Formats: sequence, structure tokens, C-alpha cells
Amino acid sequence: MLKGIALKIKAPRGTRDLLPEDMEKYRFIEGVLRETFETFGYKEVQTPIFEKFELFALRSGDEIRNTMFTFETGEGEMALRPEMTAPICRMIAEGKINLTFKPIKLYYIGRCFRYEEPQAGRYREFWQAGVELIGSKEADADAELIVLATECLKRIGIMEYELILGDVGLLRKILETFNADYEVQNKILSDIDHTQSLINKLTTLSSREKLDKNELLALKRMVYSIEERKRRIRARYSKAHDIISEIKPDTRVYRLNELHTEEIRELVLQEVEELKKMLIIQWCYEGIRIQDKIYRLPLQAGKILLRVLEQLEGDAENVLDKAMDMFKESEEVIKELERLGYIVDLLRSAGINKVTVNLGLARGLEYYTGVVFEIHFRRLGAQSQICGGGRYDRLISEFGGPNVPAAGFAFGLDRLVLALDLQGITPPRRKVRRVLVVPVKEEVRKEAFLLALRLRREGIQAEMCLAGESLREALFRANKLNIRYVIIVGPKELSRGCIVLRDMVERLQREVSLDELPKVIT
RNA sequence: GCCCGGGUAGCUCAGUCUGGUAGAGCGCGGGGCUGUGGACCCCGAGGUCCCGGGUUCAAAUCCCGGCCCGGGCCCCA
Repeated sequence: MLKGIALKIKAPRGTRDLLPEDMEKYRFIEGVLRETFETFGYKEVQTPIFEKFELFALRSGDEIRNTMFTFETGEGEMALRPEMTAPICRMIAEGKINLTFKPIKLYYIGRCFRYEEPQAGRYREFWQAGVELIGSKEADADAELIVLATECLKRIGIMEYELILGDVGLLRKILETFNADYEVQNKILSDIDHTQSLINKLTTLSSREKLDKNELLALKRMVYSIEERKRRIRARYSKAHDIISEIKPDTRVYRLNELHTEEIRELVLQEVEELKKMLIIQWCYEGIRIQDKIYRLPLQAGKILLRVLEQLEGDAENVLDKAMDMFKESEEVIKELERLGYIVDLLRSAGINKVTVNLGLARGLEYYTGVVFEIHFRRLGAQSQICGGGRYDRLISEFGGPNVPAAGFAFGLDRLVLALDLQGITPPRRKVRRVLVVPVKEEVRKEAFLLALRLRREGIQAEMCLAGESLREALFRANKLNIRYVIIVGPKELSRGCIVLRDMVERLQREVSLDELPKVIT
């Protein structure tokens, strides 16, 4: 049966149909973003929805291939775009934008694709809207970007957001003073990023009063893997006596179910400390392998990074003060910190009250070189990030373009819609004049048809009823469609050049001549 | 790949524990009512109870396997 076959065909996993009520929300947000981007001087661009695979592979790891929709063509492997920054940098690198008058400000709104397991707020086809600011390396530019992002949220009506500010440039500067090259920096940054998020998860889980089955299991897995790392490191790097002696296996992790909340908390705290020490061993003793070379970070550098890791998250001024003190002997680092401080100051003066600085924020992305930031809407759950961006001064030149600094950010449009719903915001309905035209007899059908057309030409949204539909039904329908005015077309009034206009709200009706009709409809 | 929850009418779901007639609300169609209101009343259509196997006199219900959807872990440009 045809019906049976048709029912089997469903939208692919991770995709959605956007129904009229969804589109209303999407278009509202899109409109606000467009308008806000444009008041900040950005111009819209579009890039292809698919690109050569290498474009996205260039600055990403090996596993990336599995997370993209790719396809072979006679002209090489292609990929549906998983993000927009690379295509825009490619466009710049190709020389399509005149860079004489910098900075260049571009924005985009479009669909992207990632082949991953769908989750709340994570789809295989999703919408991104963002901006790229090309040609300025000033701190003011970074600050303006962040202000733009928060301004968009404010105009949409999303108020509960949380801004987290980081600076990949800072850690890169520190590492540079120890001759760590770019690839080594990336590895260390990603280690810090992972450790940070692991620590975050451990501490939030252990601070709960009660853990459900799933959470307990997650916690177990995390501490088990830490224990395993401990064993491995103890077995192989016994010569790092001073630190290794502080890393002791703890069998309590294997009977987590029996422990009290307090004891779990204490245990996790201890594991977190050891986790940090293991990083030192990894970087300074084990070394970082880049292709066939191994780089060992000086112990001194490791200890500095460790100290950063201790104090690197919290209220902006707090973290910056501590960091300033920590690095007072390094002129380069202080300069970067002062720059970050200046940005925070600008954000404060723009009215952004809650600014968290996390110096370990690496955004999992290798192309960032300076300030990075994320905006979260915590109530969204596991996927709470609604905006992310930062400075990527090297990316355009890596695509073979000129050496120009650049920075940008992107919103996840789908998550903005979810946040909008959670905040109970309904997009303001634009004012439209709406009528329902009802021919009351078969013989006036043509007149009613032409009247509807005439009203539409006046910019009025006119719905038509079929002749033969009873007036009762028509009024019923007007109510359901929320249409205020019903135009009743009958032969009696028509012979006088009039119709009956019924106001559903006031429950009143009167005769109106055809000529003045458009004027009385509001 | 792993963990948890779900799949019953067009939609939202109850029924599953404790096996025994397939249910509700909303929606849909018809009528009360072909020139005047959202209510109400009456009637009706609509189901492989996700699929396959097993247990049983008997399975939506219990057992095993699979598929799909959602949430979470991992990952996240």
C-alpha cells in the first residue's frame, strides 16, 4: 500500500522540520541578529554549503573526518560545512574581499552539519549565526565583539546568560618563553582544557546531595580512569620522586557506592589535586610527542602552569589580580594580562555585570590565538553553550591569504530558540490587518473573490470562505484563526455597493461601502 | 561505543506492576443549525498496541533479540 510506504519515510536522524510556530521564533531571532549585526557595521555574506574536505581538515585532528558529512566527487572529497569561520577565511584568502580599508566586518546566518549523536540542543543539521571582524588586532575589537554578542541576547530578551572569558594568548606567551612551538602549545592547551572540564564535572557531581544511577556511574568512570592513570604513571616514571610520591592509588574509588557524600567529596578533592600533578609529569617527564620529536617542558614551566591552573577561574578582577601577581616578573605576560584587564573594563562599562575569567578556557579549537569567550545558558542542560568565539590571528594566512589578524563569534540559533522558550518569551507578533471574506450566497461568490483580491492589494491579509459554508461555520472559523474582521458579502447589501463588516471583538457589525472598506480595517 | 527512559487512534497520553472485551482528552467527519459566535448535545470514522521470536488455553501486558525516538556519558570546530 502506498500509505504504508509513505509512513515509513521519516526525516533523517538529527534533523527537524520547522513548523510555522517554530519558524516564527527562528525568524524573530534571525531578524534581531541581522539588525543588531548591521547596527555594528557588519555586512552579510554567504558561502557554499559544502566545501572541499581539506578546508576543514587543515586545522583539526584526525577524528574530525567521522564527525562530518562527506562525499566523494570526481573532483575530490567534499564535506558539508560544520562551521562558518573556515569558509569565510578561505573566501578572504582567495582575495575576494578588498582589504584596503580595514577592518572588514562580515556576518552570516546559515545551516551547518555535523555527523554526531543527537542530543538535547544538538542536531545534525543546525543553524549558526555569527560575525567575523577582519583586520584589527586591537583589544577594543575583542571587546566590541563580546559587547555585540551580549547586545544581541539583550535585544532577543535572553537575560540569564553567563559570560566566560579566556585568553589562549596568555598561555601561549608563557609557553613561548620556554620555546614550546605552536603544535606543542596546542597539545598543552587541549590537556588543560580537558583537565579543566574533568575537574568541573567531578566537583559539580560530588557537590550534589544525591546522585542518580547515571550520575554515579559517570562519577565512577571518571575516578576509575584517574586511578588507572595513576598506576600507569607510577609504574613508568618512578624517577620523578618528588611528585610521584604524592600520587597514591586509593582503593576507596572502587567502593564508591558505600561512601557517604562527605567522603566522596573529600576523595574527589584529592583526586583533583593528583590530576594536576600528573599533568606535570606528563609534560615535563613523559614529554609531548609531535610527529617524531619529543618536547619536554622544563619543570619550572610546568610548575608555573600548575599555579595558573589553581587560580585560573572565577570573578574577572579576582583572577586577573592573582595572575598579575603570579607573573609580575614576565613583561610579556603582564602586557597580555593588562590587555585582558582593559577588555574586562570595557565590558563592565558597557553594563555586563557578571564576567567570569577562565584562563584555562581553550575551546577545543586549535586556531584560536588570543582572547576566547563562551556564553552559556545553563538551563539548557548538557549542551548549554549558546555562543562562542575568539581571536584567530593566524588562520587566514594558513589558508594562503595575507597575514591579517581576525576575530569572530557564532551563535547556535537552535539553542537560542530553546533558551527563548525556557525564558517564556514569545516573539512579538507583527501587526497585520486580517479579514475573513464570506460569500453568503452562491451568486455573490465572484464578487467576494474579487473583493478579497482587492483587499490583498491594499496589503490586507484576506482569507476566503467557500460559498456554501454556513455563516455560523465562517464565524467559528474566524474565531479559531483569530481574525478580527469578517466581511459578509450578501446580494442585498451588494446591490447598494456595500458589505456587512463584523467586528468579532466588539461583537458589532455595520454596513460599509466597498470604497471605504480598506480604510476601516485596522 | 556505553548508561537511563520511552514506542498504544491524527496529537497528548492512560492501561503493562497483578496476562483475560482496545481506552480517555483533544483533533477530525456528519447532524442539531444554508444570513450571524467561541458553548453545548447527538452520531461516526479512525489501531499490525514498533518489529521478530519465546512462555501460556490466552500477551499491549511476562521473557529474549532487534529497530526507532528522547535524555545523559564520551566528543564537541
